[in-house]
Amino acid sequence: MDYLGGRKRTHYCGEPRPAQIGMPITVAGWVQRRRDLGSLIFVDLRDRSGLLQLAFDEACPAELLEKARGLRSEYVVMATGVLRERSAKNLDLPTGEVELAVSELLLLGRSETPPFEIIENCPTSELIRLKYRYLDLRRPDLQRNILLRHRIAKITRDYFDENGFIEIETPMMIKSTPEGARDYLVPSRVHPGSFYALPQSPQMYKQLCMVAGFDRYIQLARCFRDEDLRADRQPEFTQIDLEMSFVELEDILNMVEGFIARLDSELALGVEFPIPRMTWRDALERFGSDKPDTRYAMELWSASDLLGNCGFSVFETALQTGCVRGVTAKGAYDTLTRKEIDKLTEMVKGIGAKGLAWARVAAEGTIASSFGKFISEETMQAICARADAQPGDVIFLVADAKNSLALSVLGALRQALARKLDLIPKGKLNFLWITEFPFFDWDEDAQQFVAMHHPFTSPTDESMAILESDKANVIAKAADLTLNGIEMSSGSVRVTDPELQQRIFSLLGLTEEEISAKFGFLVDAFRYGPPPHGGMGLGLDRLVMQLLGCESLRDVTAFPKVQNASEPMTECPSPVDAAQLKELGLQSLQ
RNA sequence: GGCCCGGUAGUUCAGUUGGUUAGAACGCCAGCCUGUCACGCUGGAGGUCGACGGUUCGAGCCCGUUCCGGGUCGCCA
Repeated sequence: MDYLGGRKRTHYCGEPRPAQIGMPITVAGWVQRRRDLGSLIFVDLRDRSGLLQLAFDEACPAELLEKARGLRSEYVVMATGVLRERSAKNLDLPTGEVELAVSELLLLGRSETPPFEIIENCPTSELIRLKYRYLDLRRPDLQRNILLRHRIAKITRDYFDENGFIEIETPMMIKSTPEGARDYLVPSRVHPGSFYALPQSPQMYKQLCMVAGFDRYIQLARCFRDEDLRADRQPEFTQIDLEMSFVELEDILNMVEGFIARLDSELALGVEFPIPRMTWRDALERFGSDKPDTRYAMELWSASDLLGNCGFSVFETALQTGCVRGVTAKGAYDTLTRKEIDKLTEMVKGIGAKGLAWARVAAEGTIASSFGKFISEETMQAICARADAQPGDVIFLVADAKNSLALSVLGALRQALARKLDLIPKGKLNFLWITEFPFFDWDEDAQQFVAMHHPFTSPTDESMAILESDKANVIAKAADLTLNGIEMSSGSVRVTDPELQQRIFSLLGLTEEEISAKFGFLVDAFRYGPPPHGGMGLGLDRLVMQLLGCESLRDVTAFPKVQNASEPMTECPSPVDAAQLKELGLQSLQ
């Protein structure tokens, strides 16, 4: 093994071009591949910038040639020599017109044969790659993703700094407030039996920063939620967290939209501005989702008004309190065979639908359906007219006594159809603001109204009068930003009036004790001159994932967790020593 | 916690109706090779078929349990 001995790298591997031919150059990196032709050896050297071919030939001393022959994949070397033009060029490589005629080679690190090749689009299973994440991260795709993530973080800090925001670090060890997601808990040694929680978001601290007069706050905040994982959900994630004083919802949306515009111009994303807006109610009725993917149309329609006395009891029963709605799969006749429709039926039943009514319109116009025999010919024609069903189309209807269930089922069906029919255009970035969120959400299990956003969200000025009398129609000063059908951001104007806050707490059924135990410090703080304020949190990981077109957060997170919330590389979480537990007063866990 | 899919060489996979010594490609090791760039040629090593149990004369294959991974529902104010 050699030592640097004062030698310095002069270039990254991906940099040399014909302009530098004749220059002495020193590069350092990992051996991508060795091609040994006998008395002529080529080595592709890789660093984060790309590849450079090192050449060893008859001009080299025998020892140098032997040293090059001993190189293996992923050995770490530093090579010095003169850059020269290649006699055989490789135009697939940015550095393919030049090569380094090596005169000195330092072996700086050996490597065992890696468990998988360090190449783009590596076919190796994710579990093995995650066990050797430090090798996985050497691959060009992940290097690119992590680099873009850095750029986005940099742009974020620049943009908000230029707009007067101050980056403030809020604590990672905080009070547990079992609202919403499950907390990760950290036992206290000094206070046996007491626990810190890791923050699900810095929500209350950033509001206290407003009370403190910092006026505009930003943080790339690490957040933790002890809930089950998904492709777009990790137990720890990063949020672009911001809060502003003396603003209304519109100001917050504009600030965030300006941020998206900045990303768009710096990264050439091709986003359309202004970002379209849609009310929550429209989103649900037209797309069956509060985060609709608007990259394709296929809007839902209602057949409720056509089926009042249709004679089919399934529809009529549903209509007593609910609805019958549908979606049309244009030109899907050949794709959606009976077998495929059966699969879709299973899918919708899995998410709570009672069933799935369908009709297939053949090329010659004849209709085969699951419900035609129960209704009149005219009614069927009316449905087809409503559905805009042409020959070659397939329509689906969902009837349910609960409006919201019929809508969410159709929303899921719409997505499944779009994937199956390949309707989702690649490379498109459809941002969408969802506005006019309801303030309350009806909790079936608890049989009571709960805060849809969080209990510090302000109702709109117009809603104040109906706060107690008409909860279902109270609108919040809240909005979400969605991107391609994924929730990207959520924000609101907060309640700062103690009287209003008390009203909301009591509407949510929170007792005096609960309030003071959970957020007494915030309520206290609001007694001392809280400025009107509001803010948002944007999921940085999800944003990077969508901008790169990745399928999973694991592709944009340096060291992610797998589905059971463990990390294959370090094998955490792991048991701890009895002595550690004892110190924490947790012997009973052994 | 529910449902669906998967686990065979270092890696990606094949493996017929349950039947001799479980195969291929890439990678790895050795030798040869002066313009390669997925170098080429020759030879070689490499297997707890995720684990345990059962059925059987015989299990990679069938049955049960379990572990691990992926997706999803619940859950995620």
